[in-house]
Amino acid sequence: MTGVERERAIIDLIRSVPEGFVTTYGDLCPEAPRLPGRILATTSEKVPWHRIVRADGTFAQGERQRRLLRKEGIPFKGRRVDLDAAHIPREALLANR
DNA sequence: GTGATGACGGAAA
DNA sequence: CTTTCCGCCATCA
Repeated sequence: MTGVERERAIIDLIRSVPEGFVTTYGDLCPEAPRLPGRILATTSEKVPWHRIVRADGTFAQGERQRRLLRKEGIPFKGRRVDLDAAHIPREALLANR
């Protein structure tokens, strides 16, 4: 698996996350959760970046991200996304292709 | 080549 | 709850 292939696979997975749901960096790339983060931070591709949150429901882009998530009706549990209700695991994303 | 870094994760303290 | 530490991969100095 080369770098670009891996990156493309991750971009595709991000695009497959439906509105109103979220997935985690770890789901996007179990072997290296930091990779999706690096890609989102540097890519110019159009992707629903706000639907990617950390494994504990917290997220990296503060208010900006919070706004977009709420706009889609994603449920919260205090300051974190309620993963029990809105999380789509990796297997589901892969199956849904 | 070596070392540091990052939109991370999980375990340990 | 918080802070460390280490592993992961690609990139950059």
